[in-house]
Amino acid sequence: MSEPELLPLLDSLPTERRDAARNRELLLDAAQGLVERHGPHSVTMDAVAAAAGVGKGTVFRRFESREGLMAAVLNHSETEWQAQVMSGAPPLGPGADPWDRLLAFGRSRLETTLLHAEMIREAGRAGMRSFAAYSFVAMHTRYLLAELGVTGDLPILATALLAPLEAPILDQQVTIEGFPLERVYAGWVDLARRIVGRDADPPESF
Amino acid sequence: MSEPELLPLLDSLPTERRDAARNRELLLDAAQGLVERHGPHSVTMDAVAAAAGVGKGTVFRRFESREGLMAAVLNHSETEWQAQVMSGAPPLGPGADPWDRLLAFGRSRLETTLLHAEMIREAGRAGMRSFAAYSFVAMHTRYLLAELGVTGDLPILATALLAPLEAPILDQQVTIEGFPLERVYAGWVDLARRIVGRDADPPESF
DNA sequence: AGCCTAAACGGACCGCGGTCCGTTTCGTAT
DNA sequence: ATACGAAACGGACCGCGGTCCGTTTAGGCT
Repeated sequence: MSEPELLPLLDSLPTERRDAARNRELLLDAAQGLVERHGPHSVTMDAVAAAAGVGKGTVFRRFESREGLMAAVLNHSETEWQAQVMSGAPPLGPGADPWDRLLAFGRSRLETTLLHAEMIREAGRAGMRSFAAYSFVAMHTRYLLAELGVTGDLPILATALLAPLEAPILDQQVTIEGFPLERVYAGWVDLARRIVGRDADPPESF
Repeated sequence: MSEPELLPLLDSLPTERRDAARNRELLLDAAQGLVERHGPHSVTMDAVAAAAGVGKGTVFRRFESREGLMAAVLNHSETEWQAQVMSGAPPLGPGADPWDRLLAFGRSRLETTLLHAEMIREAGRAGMRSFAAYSFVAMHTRYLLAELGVTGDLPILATALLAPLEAPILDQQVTIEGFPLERVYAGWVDLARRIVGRDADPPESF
């Protein structure tokens, strides 16, 4: 008999060999561990290979480059964060009204980005989060803007609203210019207000 | 006699030795030449040292790091651009009304950044232009916003307006997402409009 | 169980960024 | 002109990211 797949294609087709999958896990754990214990800059490819007990070549085959590895580690926390947005408690999650969700979203994004700033920077180009990750925040922002009745070129407008929350700009403001976090956030809220077109804070319903 | 300075402190005090100054010139020219002839990625520290006919150590003493060297090369064009803004022809230079100047400013910034995108990226952290360079655009933007009667936290607002024109964000939009340049620019104008508070295009005076 | 091939493995090897330190040069004071 | 200290020089050296290729292994087929 030749039934090549008993379970109807559940996993991605060019199925990953068992040892490969195992090593991917080992490497990711090793990398994460190094980050937590000694900071991102301590994550050298040799170190993570040694910590995982595999050869250096394997690290590169799995993750392309050091930046790729960093991005993969980031992806972990990013995924958890996405879950909070899509199905967590309001106001970040669904349920609150769009404006409150937008504010919570900005706040959370600000803090998360700052928290991972170092790793994002070390992930270099891929560190603006893998394209998929960026797509998610962009999409969610477009959705909230649409919900708030904003008209215009939403993809571009969403990018403009997100830009000040990206790591390099935040870095500039907080680390280099020394602006306090609350001021940066307040500024972002003001920006959102201007983009959405709310005139000052709403008088809180009735 | 001990008059240590005949000309009353004209130059920066810890005066640069003649050979040092000469080598700085040689190195900058060499680097610029390499960039023009073979692109930024061809600029290796050994190559630029060899091209300038000096030792590798000298390159590092003058420019700290590869990123520093890149930033120095960038600084050249940046300075010329600043001159255009401060004393060039309108609408970029002084003379036009603030709104037109702001539009010209954004347009010019967009094009310049895109032109040097590769080098900016390779200049890494220092590539958001040396702090001095960033200060200039930030200051000019604040000035124009103030001139346009915008109130609020101008430093933060200026950053927000400039952020979508920074290299990483532009890169994302143009190179990765493939948005045409004109669309990105139009989006930026719309952003400016919302921040400044103009309702649609002004009816062109009377 | 034994075979066979595609895939994964691992570590020697290379180039480049960055450091270090013994040597040379500049500029001044005599 | 000479001497001398500070500053600049240059290139050997090191660690790390990334590649290459000969060897090993997973896992389907008979």
